Amino acid sequence: MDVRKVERISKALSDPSRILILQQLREKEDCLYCHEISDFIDLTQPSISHHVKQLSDADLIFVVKEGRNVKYKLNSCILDEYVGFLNTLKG
Amino acid sequence: MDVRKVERISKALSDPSRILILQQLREKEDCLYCHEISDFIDLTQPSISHHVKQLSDADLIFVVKEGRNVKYKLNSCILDEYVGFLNTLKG
DNA sequence: CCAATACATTGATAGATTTCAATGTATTTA
DNA sequence: TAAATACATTGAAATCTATCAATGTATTGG
Repeated sequence: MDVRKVERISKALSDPSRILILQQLREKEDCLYCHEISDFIDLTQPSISHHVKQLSDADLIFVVKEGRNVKYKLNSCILDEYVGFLNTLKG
Repeated sequence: MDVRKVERISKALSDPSRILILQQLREKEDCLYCHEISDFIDLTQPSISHHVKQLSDADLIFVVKEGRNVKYKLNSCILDEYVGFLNTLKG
C-alpha cells in the first residue's frame, strides 16, 4: 500500500462522524442504508453524503445502488491492508 | 480506545511527511534525532517541528530530551491499540 | 559569561475541510 | 407522466491545517 493511499484512508478515519458510520456499519451487519445514517448522526443530508463520499473515495466502503436507495458495505480487505501497513511501521 | 483518540491518531497519520517520519523511525531502529529529519524531508525546521508535535500529541512517538538534542522514539503500543480498534470495525 | 547550536513557539498566509441551503438527477409510485 | 422519494452535487461561509519567516528558550563549548 502506497503512501497516498495510507494518507487518504487516514484522513477518512480522522472525523468522528465517519468513525461512527463505520462503527454502525458493523452493528448493522456490515450493511447500512443512507437514510439510516441520519438516525444516529445529527447532520443534514448533504453533510452525510459528503462523509460517505470520503469513506468511499478511500475505498473503506462499497457503495451499492438498489433502486432509489443506496446501500453501504464495509470493505474489510482495505482495512486489512491498512493494518498491514501500520504493522510494517513497527519494524 | 475512544473515538477522540482514534480521530487524533488518524489525523496524525494523514500527512505524507508524518508517514515518512514514522517510516524512517523504523529504518533508524526506532530512534531519530530532529536534525536527521531534515535530511529526508524538504521542509523548514519549524514545519518539521510542527509535524513532530502532531505525532507526539497523538502519542505515536515519545519525545526524549538529550542535552540540546531531542530524540524521537516510536510508541508501538499505541499503534497496537489503534490497530486493535480498527479490527473491531470488522465485527 | 558569550557565542553558537538545537529545537520550540508565534504570527501570518494560503489552501483544505466541514457544514448547510439550494438545486440537480435518477427511480418509483400513483 | 406527474409527484414524491432518495441521494448527489454545487456554492458559499466558517473553521482548521500546513507552511515559512521571525523570534524565543535551553544547553553546550570556548
